[in-house]
Amino acid sequence: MGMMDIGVVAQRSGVPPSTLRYYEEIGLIRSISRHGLRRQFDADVLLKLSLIELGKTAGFSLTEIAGMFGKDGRPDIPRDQLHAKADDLQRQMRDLRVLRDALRHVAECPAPSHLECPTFRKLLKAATRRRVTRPASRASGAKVGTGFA
Amino acid sequence: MGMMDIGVVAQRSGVPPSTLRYYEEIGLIRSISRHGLRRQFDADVLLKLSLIELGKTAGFSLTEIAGMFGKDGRPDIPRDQLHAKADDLQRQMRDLRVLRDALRHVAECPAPSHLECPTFRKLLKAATRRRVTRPASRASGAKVGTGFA
DNA sequence: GTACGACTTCAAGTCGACTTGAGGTCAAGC
DNA sequence: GCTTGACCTCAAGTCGACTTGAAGTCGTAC
Repeated sequence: MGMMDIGVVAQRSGVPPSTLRYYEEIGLIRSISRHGLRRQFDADVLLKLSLIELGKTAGFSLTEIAGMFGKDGRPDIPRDQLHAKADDLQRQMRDLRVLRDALRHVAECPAPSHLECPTFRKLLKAATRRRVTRPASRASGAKVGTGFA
Repeated sequence: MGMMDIGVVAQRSGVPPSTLRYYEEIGLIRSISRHGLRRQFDADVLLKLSLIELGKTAGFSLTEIAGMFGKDGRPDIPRDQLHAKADDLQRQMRDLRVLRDALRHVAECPAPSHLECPTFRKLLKAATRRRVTRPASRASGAKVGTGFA
């Protein structure tokens, strides 16, 4: 069925072949066979790639992403950790909301320096109390995992 | 008034001195004077730093952040670009929501491989149509800006 | 008045995530 | 049956964002 040449995958996903090779090298995705030398991918790789993109925009490292939807689509990490990550995302969404508001404020407020505008300061202050600071992954070399879905 | 030693800033903000020096080097923050050799910062730097943290979790590069709240707190970039960034954030929040739901689903759904679970696929498919792919900044060397607030 | 500890500079190193380049292979079209 | 172009491998390079290390400078406490 869905056997796609790497070039096709690249074109459809927008992810360059070099990156696809890199992702395969670190175990994030897997090519299913070869046609001559050319890697062939299952159509599912496209879904996997959007998952990866999603994870990246959320600020996760490739290593973390690999963990979340690890070998054969089942996560490497326990339920509660997954929920914890989901909670992280929730918090991050709140930060994003603050930043969005700050940006809109900056675009509209005529104050000379925004750090002096009380509205702006209040905006930030609200975001400032309750700083949690994400642990920042840890996990040195490449070779992220082995399998996938 | 609020003159703080770099060590105090580091301790209160959670940002290490080396990073503060780095930020100053690239023009993201500015020390106001010296006490002997030691940098002294205005208390406002703390607010600036939370702004930077916020921007970072939102996935902006330091260069972009410098642009948004540029020299002396006034943005370097025009209103409509700021609004465009705000719209980016809006989109990103949507992505985050999808990822959060995906994570929660993965944590609960008993399906053997999630890429085969129709619910999961539907979740992703929804996020997949309408891929916009952020331009990814561009701006090589260090030396981000000059002033700040 | 000297020891200490926290700062200083500057160059170099690290880490993640890729990209680039040289040199090679191969299937398809002519 | 040969050319072509898209792929291949592997090593090295790049970029952003810091961190680390060596060697030095200060103000404060004793």
